Amino acid sequence: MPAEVGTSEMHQINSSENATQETQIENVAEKSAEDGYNWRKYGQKHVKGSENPRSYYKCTHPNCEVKKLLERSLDGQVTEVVYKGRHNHSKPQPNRRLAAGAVPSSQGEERYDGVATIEDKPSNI
DNA sequence: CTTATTTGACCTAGG
DNA sequence: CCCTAGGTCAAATAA
Repeated sequence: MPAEVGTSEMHQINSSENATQETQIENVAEKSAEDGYNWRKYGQKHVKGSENPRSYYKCTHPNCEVKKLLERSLDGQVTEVVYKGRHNHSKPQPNRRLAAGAVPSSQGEERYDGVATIEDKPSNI
């Protein structure tokens, strides 16, 4: 469309300028193949051979230095999941949120026997 | 206030 | 010695 000179400027209606990523889609579904453990993402890199970003996660448990690699496809499908290491304690209960600021200090601590899941795997190669 | 998450920078290993 | 690839850390931000 000819005519018109560069004098229109950008009057775009910026409803609430999102300097950062606000429109992140409220995903009510899962976030990333949650396996019951709590992971803290510590990095994301793009590996060769796969045009997919690889996410690096680490168990947020004390004394549990287990790492986990999550590779996703362009469709959001997990192409590969890799668990590095072994958990030193059983799976945490679905009782998310265990603030560290509040010391338990014997507060009706229900000892949930770690029996629910003991995915032992000697991996007989 | 505290923790989880994000992103770029930095580090190590190999050729 | 330089470059690539992969892996980890740390500051900033969001909830």
